[in-house]
Amino acid sequence: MIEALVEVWSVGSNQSIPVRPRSHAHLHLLVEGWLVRSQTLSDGGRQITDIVLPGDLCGWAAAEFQGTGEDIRACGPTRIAVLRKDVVIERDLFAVWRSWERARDVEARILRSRLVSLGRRNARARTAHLVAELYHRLRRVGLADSGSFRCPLTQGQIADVLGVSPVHINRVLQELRREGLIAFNKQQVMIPDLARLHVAASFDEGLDDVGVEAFCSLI
Amino acid sequence: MIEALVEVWSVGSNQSIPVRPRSHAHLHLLVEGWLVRSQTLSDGGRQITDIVLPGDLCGWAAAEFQGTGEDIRACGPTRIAVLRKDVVIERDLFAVWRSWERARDVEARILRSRLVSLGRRNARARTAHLVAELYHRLRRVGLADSGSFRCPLTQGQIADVLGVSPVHINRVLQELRREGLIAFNKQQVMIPDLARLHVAASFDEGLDDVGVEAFCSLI
DNA sequence: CGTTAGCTTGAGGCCTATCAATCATAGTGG
DNA sequence: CCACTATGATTGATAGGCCTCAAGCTAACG
Repeated sequence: MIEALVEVWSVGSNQSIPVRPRSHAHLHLLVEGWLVRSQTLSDGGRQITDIVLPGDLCGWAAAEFQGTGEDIRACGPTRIAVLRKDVVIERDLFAVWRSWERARDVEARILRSRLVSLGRRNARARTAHLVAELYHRLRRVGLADSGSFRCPLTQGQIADVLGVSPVHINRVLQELRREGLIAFNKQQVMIPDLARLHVAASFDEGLDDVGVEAFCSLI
Repeated sequence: MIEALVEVWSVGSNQSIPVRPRSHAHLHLLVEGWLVRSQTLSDGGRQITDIVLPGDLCGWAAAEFQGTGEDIRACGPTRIAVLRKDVVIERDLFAVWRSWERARDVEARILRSRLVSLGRRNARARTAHLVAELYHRLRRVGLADSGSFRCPLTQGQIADVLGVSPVHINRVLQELRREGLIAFNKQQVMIPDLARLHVAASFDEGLDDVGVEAFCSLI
């Protein structure tokens, strides 16, 4: 692992990840904190397309998001390990490489899953689905226990993920709390009854519980 | 090219692509016709997540869509070339392999682009954006000329792509025609003024005009 | 202690869904 | 050749989910 490691970035809260030359030659392993990747339209609307969690492996083509309204930003203090792609391929880091290949499949599955949410679920089900997704992904890397996890997203950011207004997200969260499905308070999410949450979200475990290989062991 | 070719499927109109054993070991090149990949929810709602156009390269993990509401279906008569992944890698088909790698990036870009649409655009802009996307993708493979192309999708399918009801898509299409932005009649789409369509769609050419390498030359 | 970011609440209105019916077109079989 | 059927497109009416604007609230922070 060490031989491929170029450096470790420490990114402050709410800071944007700078695009660097040669970043297309690197893989990035999120060690700590969350990242959101978003796209801003000309009319000011913003849509978050990816939520990167600890243990996630991702590659950013440098030219891909320059001056096009794309942005990758940290939610809270974050550490990112930068790995050289070529070394990962050549050395005995085959496991990492295969995990990278797999990560792209997982990425596509999450994107499709969220596409279904935005297209066919109302705000309540979308919110429930997002929380369920985050819970399952975090559990795989040991960051969610007994129906509870820490979520650094603001309500405004959740709105930008789900394609609704911040005002409406606020009301939906209150409704879900009244129903005893989700309690979201001070960056802490609690799920009293996962099965009921799945029902509210039409969460399909076979389809939506995407398999992310845990890479915390490598960190 | 020939040595990697396993077979060519001819799929009839509105037929589902059957999942076969070992299909994860194959790449699929759409030679003729369109494909839609959709996901059906437990409540009956359907969301189309991918539109596969001639020249597109795609791989389908077999187990990925079994009994989970996923479906890949032909819109009209279709021919699909099946290639062996391993042969593609080993032989001098490196160009194909790189194109496959690239196709996955393109796929992710399209998914994100559509996510932005569903999250942050109204039905009118979504429709305009979809038409612009299809036009640019088809033009790369020589299937769109002078602001016009053939589109085998029904209004119902367009609705399932854009996450709106068929009734509403019908009204939006009429509105766009009245505005002189899109004329859609008998599977033929005409774009009188591409620049105005881009404005209506907040289409960002740098971001949304995804680069798909044309593979028609290989067919 | 003023400032700021984020959360909360209310009111009004638009966009879009839903239900229901009609129309157009093509294919089918008697 | 003509019902008969099926699929898709069209139109109208009603309802509801969600947005927008606007204001007040809270907590953290320099």
